[in-house]
Amino acid sequence: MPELPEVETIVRELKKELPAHKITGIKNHYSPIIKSDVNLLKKKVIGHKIIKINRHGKYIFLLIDNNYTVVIHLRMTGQLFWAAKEAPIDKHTHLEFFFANKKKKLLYRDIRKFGGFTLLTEKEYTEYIKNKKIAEDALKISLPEFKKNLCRKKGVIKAVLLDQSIIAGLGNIYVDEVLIREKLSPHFDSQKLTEDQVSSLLKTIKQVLKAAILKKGTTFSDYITANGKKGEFQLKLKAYQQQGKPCCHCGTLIEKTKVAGRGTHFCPNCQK
DNA sequence: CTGTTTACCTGGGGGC
DNA sequence: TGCCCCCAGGTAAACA
Repeated sequence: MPELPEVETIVRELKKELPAHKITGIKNHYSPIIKSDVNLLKKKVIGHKIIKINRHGKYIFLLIDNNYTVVIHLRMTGQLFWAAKEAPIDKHTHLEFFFANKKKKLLYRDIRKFGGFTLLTEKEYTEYIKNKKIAEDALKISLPEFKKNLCRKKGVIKAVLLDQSIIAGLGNIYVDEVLIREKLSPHFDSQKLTEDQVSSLLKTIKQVLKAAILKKGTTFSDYITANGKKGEFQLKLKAYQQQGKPCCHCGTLIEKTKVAGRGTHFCPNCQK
């Protein structure tokens, strides 16, 4: 499940070689992946270069040299990676991008087809994040802003941290990893956090995300980097998918339950 | 307006 | 071997 560290890893790798080459062609094999008019997107992208690549939360923005932007969201099983130009594709590969003077093509593969590409004008791009009510990115958000956003929403902390309008970039894996490190129960009432707890929570969020980026993300099932490699943060997980294993802090067995409709992994002793 | 549920999809695993 | 059902979880839309 691509969350902030996985998307950041892909963006960092794309930045290395994507902007240098003009896009010469796009093949689409499953149109619903493109949320905008397919022909318009092709028209605005083919023959142009990507001049900048941005990430906000789990969204990727490709800024084109004609002031248009392509926004990409990988959702659950989306993959964006390089392959040899002549390599055969499988039934889950929905888009192929070809480039001038490049022996590789960029593929979009997505088993569950939840992800998507959207073409935005310059004006739509500046409004996009605001319209979707997406908060500041988890790596950039300040403590005062995080506090302010937390005040807006009541509920169990697990659900609040998954809400992209409170903090952008966390998903199910990293919320569980943050909560076990903070020794906070996923059921904890977010309105009852003290000032010190909120401050510590934000510090841990940033620290866990940065540590995961250094390991190129967590590969549990589908995620791969743009260079086709698996992440390595799954070796550092303390809670997610660790049910039945001893808590690294107290030895109590990690349990799995459901909170806010999500599979939730926690230490019943540390996170009361 | 708020919180909850469902839809979007496919593959994998358990039960029988 | 195969069929059925449930589960995985990010987001939008429908719902209560």
